[in-house]
Amino acid sequence: MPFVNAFFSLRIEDCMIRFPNKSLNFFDTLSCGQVFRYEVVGDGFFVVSEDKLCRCRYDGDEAIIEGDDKYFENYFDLSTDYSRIISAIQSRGFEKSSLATAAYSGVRILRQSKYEALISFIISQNNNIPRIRSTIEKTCDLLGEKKELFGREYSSFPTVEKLALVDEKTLKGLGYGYRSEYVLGAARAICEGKIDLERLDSLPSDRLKEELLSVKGIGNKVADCVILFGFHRSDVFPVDTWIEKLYRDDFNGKSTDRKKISEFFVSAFGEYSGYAQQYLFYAKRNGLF
DNA sequence: TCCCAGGGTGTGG
DNA sequence: CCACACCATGGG
Repeated sequence: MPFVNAFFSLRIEDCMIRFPNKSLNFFDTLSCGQVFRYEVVGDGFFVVSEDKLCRCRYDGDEAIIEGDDKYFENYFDLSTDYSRIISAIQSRGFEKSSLATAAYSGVRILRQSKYEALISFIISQNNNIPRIRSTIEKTCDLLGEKKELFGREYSSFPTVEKLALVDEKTLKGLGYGYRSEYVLGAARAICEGKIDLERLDSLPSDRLKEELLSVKGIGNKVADCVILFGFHRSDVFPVDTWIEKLYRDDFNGKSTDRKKISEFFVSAFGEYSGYAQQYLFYAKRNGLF
């Protein structure tokens, strides 16, 4: 018997999730910069997270996700009502965030693996998205496990044990550049238990951030991204070059101090900061305004 | 060729 | 506390 969640019109049956497509835009959700392991194929999408793959497509007014339904129902955050979040952001009265949420109302914040998000966003520093994706994909192909689903071959994200055992030269060969020592150090810290990501989940965000900042190669922005995308907490506002431009161009901002810019937006959007950041980041990078 | 990319660390003032 | 050099690498 299919499971039916009446309020959200969520239906799960035989490894297939059906969901109203108006509240889930695959393209925007995947390409807005929060995640790197996905590919657009024809009119569908393949997404890989940890050791799992799903296939996404539309069927009329329904969004369809095929794969491990329990895993991907959580991954796509399907039990959260985003219309409430969008209303809250729009009620703050800033023109650009209202425009961004209206244009990209199908963006959802994925519930990603903490470890995978941490490694991925260390790689992201001072880097561009196509290169980040390519570097991560090469890492998975070299160190992950080969798998296949729906006739598509893919590689799982490497275990932390496997990653901690490689040397810097190997990572540099994959395009890490100077980030190789950061990623190795982080993987080894997790492996040795110096950083226990699941245990850190019990800490409030400010204490969690302190712990993340103790890892060499994780600064303010990367820590905020890990907290938002890995720990799924929205009381942070990551500031990168695009947000800095946005702050200056669209919010009459003067400061170039990224910590102050982040504080400005957190005081504006409060517990919805992370969501607001993602809509604004995507809109700015897309040239919406 | 130069600039930029979902920045961070280390050093000198 | 602040400013700034430096860090690899490839896409545009």
